[in-house]
Amino acid sequence: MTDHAHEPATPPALAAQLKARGLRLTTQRQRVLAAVGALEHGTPEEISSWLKEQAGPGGAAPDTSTVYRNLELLEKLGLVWHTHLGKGAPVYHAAEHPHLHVVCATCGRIDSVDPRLMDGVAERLGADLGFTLDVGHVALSGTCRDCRDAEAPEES
Amino acid sequence: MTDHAHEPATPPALAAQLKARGLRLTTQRQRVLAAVGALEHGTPEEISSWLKEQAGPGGAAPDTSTVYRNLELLEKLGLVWHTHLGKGAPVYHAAEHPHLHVVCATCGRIDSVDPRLMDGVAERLGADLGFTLDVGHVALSGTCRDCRDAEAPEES
DNA sequence: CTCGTTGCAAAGGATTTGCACAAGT
DNA sequence: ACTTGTGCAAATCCTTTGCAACGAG
Repeated sequence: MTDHAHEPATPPALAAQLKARGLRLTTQRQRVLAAVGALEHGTPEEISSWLKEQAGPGGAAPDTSTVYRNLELLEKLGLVWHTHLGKGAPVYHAAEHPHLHVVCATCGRIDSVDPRLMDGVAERLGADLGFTLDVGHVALSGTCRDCRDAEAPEES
Repeated sequence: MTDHAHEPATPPALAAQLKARGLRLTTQRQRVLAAVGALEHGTPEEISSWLKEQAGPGGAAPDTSTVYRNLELLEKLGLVWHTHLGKGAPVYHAAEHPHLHVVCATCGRIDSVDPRLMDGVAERLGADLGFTLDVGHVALSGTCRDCRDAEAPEES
């Protein structure tokens, strides 16, 4: 039960997708995918440093460029998705937990919402435009209750 | 009726917002705002080069850094909004024509949709989370009909 | 006049790319 | 063995900043 004590279990989906395309299952790919899952909403940079922490002083972590390359690959494989939440960097999240991102443009707070909220919209877009909505990519921005209260003190 | 033949008419909103904050109405600000409106979906870089074209060989166009600074300002004033449509740079659009962006992740095509499509969702978020949805900021991504057909030839 | 603004140029940060070597199948 | 993937470093791309000169109110 301990082939490689520290390696994350490889999701069947990863191995399958890679094999299907004649690509290779590398330690780095497994780690990047694991990092995306662990961080929930991580930027490439955060993912990269998280991996370095995990590796520890002596351990080896994937190079930053490898992280970028694999993030792009994993997205192509449909295993992760990215969204732009603010100005800076995009955040990646695992595709296995479909959820809608609701981001406060003021404080940056992120809430996850049941994707079903968009079911009606998705149907409508499909019917009207033949457009297939990708709920995992959607980020809804606006102002959260706290920031709204703070910004509009004139209101009552 | 021809104060300055080539200058865009200054939207009352711009002058008003600026005055209210003790800021100044400059030619550059008017031009940047006009460019955002004219380009519909322009990146800062595109806006900048469009302005240079408009200015012609001899004319003066705002510096790139000025474009960035004013884009940020105009957004703060609520006159323009930006959205991230793909990887690279964000696109800006005028706030006067509220519309939802529907972007094909594959071909990059952008469609604009009536924001009312999201009314139900907005209400729901307001009621459940006290979240005020900013429809102008929303970008819905997915796959358009053409790309869908092209990518899934096995279907049917 | 007095400050907000601009232009220029240089600084910065985030991503990407070329290549020789290492690794998966 | 054959080919894909990785690390490293240099190259790019996008944006931001410092500062002296300029211009709107």
